[in-house]
Amino acid sequence: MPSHRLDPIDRKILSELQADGRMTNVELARRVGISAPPCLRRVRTLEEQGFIRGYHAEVDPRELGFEVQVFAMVGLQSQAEADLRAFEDRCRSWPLVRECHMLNGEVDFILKCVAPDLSTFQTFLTGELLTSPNVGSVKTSLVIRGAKDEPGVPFDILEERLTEAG
Amino acid sequence: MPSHRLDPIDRKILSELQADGRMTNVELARRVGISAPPCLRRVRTLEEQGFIRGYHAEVDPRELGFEVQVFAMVGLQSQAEADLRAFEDRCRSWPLVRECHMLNGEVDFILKCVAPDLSTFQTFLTGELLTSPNVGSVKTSLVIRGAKDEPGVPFDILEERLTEAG
DNA sequence: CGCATTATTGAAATAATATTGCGTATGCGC
DNA sequence: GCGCATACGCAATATTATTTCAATAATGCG
Repeated sequence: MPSHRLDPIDRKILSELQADGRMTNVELARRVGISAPPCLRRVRTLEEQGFIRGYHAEVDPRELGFEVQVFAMVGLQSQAEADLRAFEDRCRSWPLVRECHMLNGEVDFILKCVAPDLSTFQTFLTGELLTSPNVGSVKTSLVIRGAKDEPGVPFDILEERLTEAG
Repeated sequence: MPSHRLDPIDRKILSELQADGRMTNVELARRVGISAPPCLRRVRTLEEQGFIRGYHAEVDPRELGFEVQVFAMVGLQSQAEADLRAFEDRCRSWPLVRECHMLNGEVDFILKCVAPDLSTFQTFLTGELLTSPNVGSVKTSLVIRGAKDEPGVPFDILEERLTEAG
């Protein structure tokens, strides 16, 4: 059990599972260069320690009938902590809102939304988001096309930095 | 093999695997109410037909030393198709850039970036992004805190619409 | 250093799961 | 109703996950 600092094998495991989360443990063990039992133990430990939060199938939104993706920049009227929390809670309750991040600068939040079509999004926008208490300004931008959509973090960067540092 | 339209069982499969991509096929079969063999056949078909693009472990960026997340709004000088493509290609080559979406409106692209620390991001920003050909304006916003980060699409919405329609 | 302690490993055995083969049911066009 | 197509589930087999355990490598301490 790596007490808190990960060794190269752990990082390789995370990197491989980020790229293919359904790889068999046998294959994973082969790739990271150890046998299956310790490999599985490492994966379990990484899960327990929170390095791995979960596993997800990546589905194709278009194929499933979600044609529309929108980024919404939201400014609130009050930035008091309680009001921020209230808005975040509301975002969590909206299925169309997949991501909600609090930002610095003029815009308070950025929301990534997914909807079957434009009218569904418009209904949500005018009926829910804009009429929500404390919401000041909302600027929306439709995604014309996606150019890159990589999950998680760049492990290659991590390796670079660690080899430099020793 | 559902020729192209998914039945309720397929949608349930996708929904379950989106929520837990490492569920065993036996458990998945139990949840969707069929036996293991046809369940596995459906999963394979969904993969082949592109409804499932892949599986990924969700890792914790903070725990792995990626403390900084930034959204960058990029405006280009030329929006000619070749220039757009060139910029997208460049984004794909930058590990720090995890997502790149082309938008309508005044901003041409939104980029989601992840970095170990602010200085790493600044180095990327000034040394790569800002000095990139055809890049006009870049406005960056640091993520203060994440409030919601759900993967994929809201299947509950899908079910609602389909039951309404019949 | 050298020994004791602790962690981690891998081979082997077992349990569970994935996968294949096949016979059967169900629906649909004729 | 008949035959084709599709999808199902049972049973058998192959593969994988998981546990057990002895051996090895790392760690700390006298």
